[in-house]
Amino acid sequence: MKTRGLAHDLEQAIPFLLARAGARMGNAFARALKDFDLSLSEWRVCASLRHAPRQTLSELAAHASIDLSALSRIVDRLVVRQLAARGRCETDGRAVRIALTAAGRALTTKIVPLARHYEVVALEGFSAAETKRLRTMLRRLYENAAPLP
Amino acid sequence: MKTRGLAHDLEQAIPFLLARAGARMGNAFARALKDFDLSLSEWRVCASLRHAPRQTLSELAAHASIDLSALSRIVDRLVVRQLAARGRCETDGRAVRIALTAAGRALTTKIVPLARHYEVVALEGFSAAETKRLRTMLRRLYENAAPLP
DNA sequence: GAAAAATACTTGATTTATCAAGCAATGGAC
DNA sequence: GTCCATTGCTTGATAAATCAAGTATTTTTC
Repeated sequence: MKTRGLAHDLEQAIPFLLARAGARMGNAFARALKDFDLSLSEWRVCASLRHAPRQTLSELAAHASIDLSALSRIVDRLVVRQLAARGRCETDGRAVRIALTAAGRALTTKIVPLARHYEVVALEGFSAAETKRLRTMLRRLYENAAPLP
Repeated sequence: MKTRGLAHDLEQAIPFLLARAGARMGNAFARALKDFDLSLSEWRVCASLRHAPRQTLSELAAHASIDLSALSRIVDRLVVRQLAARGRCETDGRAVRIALTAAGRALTTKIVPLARHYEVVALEGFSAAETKRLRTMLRRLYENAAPLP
């Protein structure tokens, strides 16, 4: 007799295991980012902008998976620190284009190896094939959960 | 020539993909929990207590992966709502044992199918073997990231 | 081309999480 | 047994995420 439906062990549930692993990895890296006075979200914004410069706020929100209103304030802070700059969009007066300054780009480039290190440590014991499978699965989960809201 | 070290695409990074999928799944379920006036953390506490009754706060914090101080306040609220109760530990005067009330247990049991549903939807297209591999990988990531702090 | 709807972003307000300090009870050293 | 360090939890203060409304520009509709 299967009693799994009754049990529902939290610690077997994928959403929980996902959140738990994500939180631990995120928190660990966030602590390391404190040396650069950056939050995890700020880092993500920088990383995304470094890879695709001059995004609008909406694009950035989608790419970095950050809420628009939160992002607006994150950019505020990056601008104050002169790591990023706001510029009006040429074709759409409502939109704002965000870009890294030279300082922002330099800082981001400096942190990349650290980010990579944290990823490598977390993936210790994973083969390249496994990592690839994991990446694919995480994308599928993300897609599957899209229509839920 | 491999330029991956230079690129560092955020959207390829495991920590990001993990956080992104986790956030979407978590937020979706959190919205559903609003009908029961429960937060995601509160739900996790209930689910953990249902599976392993009468845990101390520390045990609960470890099992549900919630910070102690946050957990203390979460329990406050569950107690006010009479879903859980605090009781002194028999053997250790410092510790507190938390347990679900009958109402808490009933509410938790009522929500379990919903939690399962959200998990099933997210895992659409996953074979049982894949799900199992994913679970294992998420545990490994969690373990690997432990020494990082 | 004017009115209405939609989009892009910002800002204020509330909730939530995080960090640091504090108190109470226990266990160990002597 | 008495001190001291440790453990278990709570609480106050700060930072961050979230939700709701507001403004400005653009697009759509008629």
